[in-house]
Amino acid sequence: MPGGYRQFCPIALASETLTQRWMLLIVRELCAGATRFGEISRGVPGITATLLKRRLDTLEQAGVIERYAAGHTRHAYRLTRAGEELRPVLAGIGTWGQRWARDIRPDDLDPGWLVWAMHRRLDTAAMPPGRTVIGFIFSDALPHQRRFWLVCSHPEVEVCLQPPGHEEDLIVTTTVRAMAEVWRGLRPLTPEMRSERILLAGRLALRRAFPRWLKLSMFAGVERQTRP
Amino acid sequence: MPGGYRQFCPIALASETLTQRWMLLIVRELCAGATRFGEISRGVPGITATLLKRRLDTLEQAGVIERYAAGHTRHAYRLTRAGEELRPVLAGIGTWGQRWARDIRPDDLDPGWLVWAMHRRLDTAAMPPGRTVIGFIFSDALPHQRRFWLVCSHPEVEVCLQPPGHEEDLIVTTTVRAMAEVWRGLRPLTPEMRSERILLAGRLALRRAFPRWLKLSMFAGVERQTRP
DNA sequence: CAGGATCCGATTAGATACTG
DNA sequence: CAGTATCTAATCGGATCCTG
Repeated sequence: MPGGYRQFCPIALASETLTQRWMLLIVRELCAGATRFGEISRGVPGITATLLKRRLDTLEQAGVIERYAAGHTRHAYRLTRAGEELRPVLAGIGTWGQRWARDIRPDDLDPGWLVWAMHRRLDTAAMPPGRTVIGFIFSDALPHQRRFWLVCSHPEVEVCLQPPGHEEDLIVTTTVRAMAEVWRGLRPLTPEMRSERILLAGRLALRRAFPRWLKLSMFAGVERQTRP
Repeated sequence: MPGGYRQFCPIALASETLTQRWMLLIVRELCAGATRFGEISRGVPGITATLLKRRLDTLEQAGVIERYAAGHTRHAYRLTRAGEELRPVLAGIGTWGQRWARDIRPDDLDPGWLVWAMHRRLDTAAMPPGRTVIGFIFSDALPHQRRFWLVCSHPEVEVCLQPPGHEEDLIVTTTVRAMAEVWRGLRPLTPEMRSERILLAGRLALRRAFPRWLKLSMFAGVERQTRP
């Protein structure tokens, strides 16, 4: 009985595809706006290309996503109507996770993913006209994962693993955990800045504007519960 | 990376335990009111006792359920507050499954599970005082799965695989598929009865009352969609 | 960039038999 | 009834290398 449950219960039928490994994270990426294979892949680090392709095929067969041509020889993925209706399901799972899932472990603290998650929701409209470059320094990360840059235009935001060649307008020095906990909404940003656990360097106007650029996780407003 | 995703995203953290095989079906049973190991097991046919125990342990560790003493040397399971908050999540998944999941395949049509599902939601209050015995005959099932009996008191309902020793008050003759589709809300009951795809035998008053006893699936009211 | 083709290894599911 | 214990097989995930 590989995969299936042999039950006609709607929960069992939905589970057959949705609870396969990586599935929900892939759908999450599509909900977040990813369309290309590479984008999805970056949002789901850990999955191999082979497996990602298999999962995308399964999702397509299940009617959750569809492939479409994006330029000749290129293609992309988007949610179907059925897929769109997974948004509230994902929202429910995320809300539950925010409230009740286990605490963050050191292993979970991938700075690359954190930056990737932040870049997707940056409010470029609130930023100064022209280009703004934000540099991140994660003091607790491994050497090759210590520095990232967000090159923000309107409305594109690009993530760079190498110096982008433009001067930084703002440099954020912090730990992955501090930034992740703020992004999750587990701690408010302002006190972290005051205590310099998150340290900004750059022009005062930019430092003061930064909190408005940074849109936190969708679930940041959901209050975490503690198990008895 | 066995099991986990190494991501601090709430969806990923919740998925770590919730998307393990059988998990959602086990939680479904607990939501439906099962408390004892054997009850859960009957609602999730296919899972072995070994695996069910492992899953229950994992759920307990995750804070979703708790074990408690039920009589000496007996114990039982119940949802914690965190577990209770999975109800809306399950409801969302079931709703999605009702609308968009794949069609029922012959393999899914387990008559034993169908009867088990029906017995949980029978409205005994709407039934005549005293005991009512309903017999089911599934003409399309394998010989050893053709006949079932529901022995209904107030409010207990017992499922019997052997003749219970009391005369049947009502006998329902049908196919597993017809009954399952009605239970899922994919077809209304009355036309099935008129066309005798679901055939009742017994006193007229009971035959006419039967539709009121039978509470369908939680998702029967959700309209199924067809993929383009 | 977006995969395809293999290959290997570990986990895990499942069967079976047994127990307080 | 509510599990344990053990074993096996298979699946699945992941790595590696390759390609239009």
